[in-house]
Amino acid sequence: MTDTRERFIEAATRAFAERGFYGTSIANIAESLPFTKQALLHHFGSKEKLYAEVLARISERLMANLKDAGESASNSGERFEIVFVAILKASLEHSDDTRLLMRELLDNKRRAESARTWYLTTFLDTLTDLARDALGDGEPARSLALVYQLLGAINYFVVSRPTLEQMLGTRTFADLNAAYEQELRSLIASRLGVAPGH
Amino acid sequence: MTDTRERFIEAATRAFAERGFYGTSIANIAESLPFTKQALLHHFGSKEKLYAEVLARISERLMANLKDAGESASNSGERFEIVFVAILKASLEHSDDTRLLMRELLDNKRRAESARTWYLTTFLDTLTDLARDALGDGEPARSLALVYQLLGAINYFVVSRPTLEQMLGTRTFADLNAAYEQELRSLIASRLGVAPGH
DNA sequence: CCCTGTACTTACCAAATGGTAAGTAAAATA
DNA sequence: TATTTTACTTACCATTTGGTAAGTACAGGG
Repeated sequence: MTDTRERFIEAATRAFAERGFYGTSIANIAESLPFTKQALLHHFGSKEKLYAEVLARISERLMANLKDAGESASNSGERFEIVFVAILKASLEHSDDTRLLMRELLDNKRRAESARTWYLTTFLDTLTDLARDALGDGEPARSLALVYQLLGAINYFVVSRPTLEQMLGTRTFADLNAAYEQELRSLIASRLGVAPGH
Repeated sequence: MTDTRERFIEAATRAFAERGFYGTSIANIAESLPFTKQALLHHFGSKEKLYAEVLARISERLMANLKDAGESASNSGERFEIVFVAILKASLEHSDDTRLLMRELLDNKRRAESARTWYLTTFLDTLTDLARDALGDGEPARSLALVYQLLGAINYFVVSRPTLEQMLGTRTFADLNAAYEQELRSLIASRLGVAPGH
């Protein structure tokens, strides 16, 4: 049944996000399901191949999410803000994906094959184009820098949330969560020199 | 000789930053020096204790760096900008520290003892105070959100640099590097509603 | 009803891991 | 000079790791 594969991929995504590639054993993944690790190996061949499949699913979700956003905007600045708020929401919703991609970014230096970054390239190019339009600035390095700053503002926050919760306490943490989206809008809008969305 | 200890800590910092806690074996660390892993165990007792010591050194450097910055500023907005540019420079210079802290952030959910976050708390409090003054806004959640966005903009960039270099090519990557500090200044200054520093 | 493939399982296994035990040689201390 | 301590080393070791081999049970097709 192909459903078992799916369940393995889901469990693996959670495990790799939580403990990283080396911190996760395939036996560990299998134990969270009613299967042995050999069932896993039967379906995926090796730990690396399972990981690759997990990564492929994540990049699919990432691109699917990007494609939908920004349709309704009436101008480039508005579209820019809408897209990044959409990225924030998606990153929060799929926080496992966000954590895993952050780990991948850290490990990438070592296992840096270009194969792994193609989807990121597309993603970044799309955003950089939006930034160029919104900034009205032809300089690609500046657009890219802005994009990266906002991606950082989003992903770093999402990844830090468990730590922040324990550090700040439930109340302050809730306030921060509530404020973050609007504060991101303010940051974007002021950088573009326009008024932030609602 | 206490110098051996120091060399172990340095080598461990590099290794943990590069491959993470689980991706690094103590034998691996020792091999990069003319010692056996038992020499390492002799000095530190266990892998965990070595890691704790590495982390302690990093937080020392972090706080030392923060203390110096922002002295010369003539107003709260200027000070805010100066401090974050200083953090950018320090994070770039000590990129191993940055990478390792990012990993720690990701792992922290699991090995979350409050002991590990005390230094981050002090660090964040200091910055949030600066943000409150610079924003002229009493709302602590908004100040904290801004601080976190900027820390994200900085750390995510630093951590991504190896990937970005391979993704963008040497030329574009160089342009991005050159633009990043000024772009960070622009982001901060526009958010505060003032002109960016030089 | 046989045959082939699929979805698993139990048995193994070699390598690597963190760590202990028991030394040795030299330096510090008495 | 005798003794203790420090800074290591070589020998081990139990556990965990990713992975292979060789099955078993069953479903579908000829």
